[in-house]
Amino acid sequence: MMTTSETETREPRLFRIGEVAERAGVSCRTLRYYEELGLLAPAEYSTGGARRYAEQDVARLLRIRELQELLGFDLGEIKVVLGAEDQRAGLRSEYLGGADVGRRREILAEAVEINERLRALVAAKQRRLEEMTRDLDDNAERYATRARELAGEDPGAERAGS
Amino acid sequence: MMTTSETETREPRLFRIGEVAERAGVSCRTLRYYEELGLLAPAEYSTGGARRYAEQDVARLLRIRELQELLGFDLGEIKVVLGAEDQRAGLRSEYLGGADVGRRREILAEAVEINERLRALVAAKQRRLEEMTRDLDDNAERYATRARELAGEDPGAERAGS
DNA sequence: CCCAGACTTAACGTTCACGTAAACTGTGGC
DNA sequence: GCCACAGTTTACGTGAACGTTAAGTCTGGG
Repeated sequence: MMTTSETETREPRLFRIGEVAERAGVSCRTLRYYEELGLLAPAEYSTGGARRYAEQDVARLLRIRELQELLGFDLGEIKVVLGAEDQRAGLRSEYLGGADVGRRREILAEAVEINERLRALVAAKQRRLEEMTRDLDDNAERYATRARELAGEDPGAERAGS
Repeated sequence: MMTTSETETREPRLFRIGEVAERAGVSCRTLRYYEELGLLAPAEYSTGGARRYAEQDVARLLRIRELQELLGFDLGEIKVVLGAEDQRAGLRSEYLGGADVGRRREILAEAVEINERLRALVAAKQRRLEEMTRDLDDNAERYATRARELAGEDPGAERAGS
């Protein structure tokens, strides 16, 4: 009745390392390096050993790049942050599996803490960026004033403007 | 009649490399390295060759760190950005010195362009950070829900929550 | 079955942004 | 003038994050 498998709920399309790399704007080497660091593993491997990535792996990769470029985290820090998210995902299973409540509380507490720290850090960065924006706008205004001064000086006039 | 010099308008206090480094939270090596790259030169040198930094050098250093940490620029890019600002400062002198109008327009145009590019970049970063903030808030909400679920499960009850 | 092109591992190379050590010199308070 | 401490140059070292090359293997369309 199903075009693909029988028991599986629709085979999720998998991608080769080159496709993933191009989609994310990184090199294959980078993907292998991330795997080496335990940061990002492909959903599965072909019988021949070729990496096959799922869509969520791509999402994770984009997340990594974001944390790296936007927040300036190094790959070690990123591993910690993503680790907490992995645990949050694992929590879901543990929940249904009925693990001990204490453990669940523990995991949740750590996830909350990391989330808080991230929020604070992002907020701080936003404030500094706003300040920088104001400075840039001030500059732009000064430039505009200068430009007007220059425009009124075309024929080679002289002036001692501020 | 003056306590310091006669013709100079108040000697501006100069700082040793160690002071500057500590104030900015960097190492002396970093300062020498920046000088090597042509990024930041001390206001003057002592007769013995020791670097003496002025207050504005410190400001420039802080600016460098900001561009580096906040925007993720590498030192080469920072050199370009600061170069434009240097030209803007130089423009002031050229102005008073009465340089040709064409040259002034040219310098101003480049400064404006770099300023624009920076503004756009900062704005883009701000948007992405806002998005990230929203995601983090969503997470926090989910965590809170989980925590409430956990709280209602203290005595070891069972549940099949969402 | 063939073969081009995409993939594999292993290992060495590279760039950036400094860190660190060595050997020497300058600075300034007593 | 002495001396501790701060500074100087030169040069090699380092960690992070990949780049690159080599030599071989897998994949899939014709």
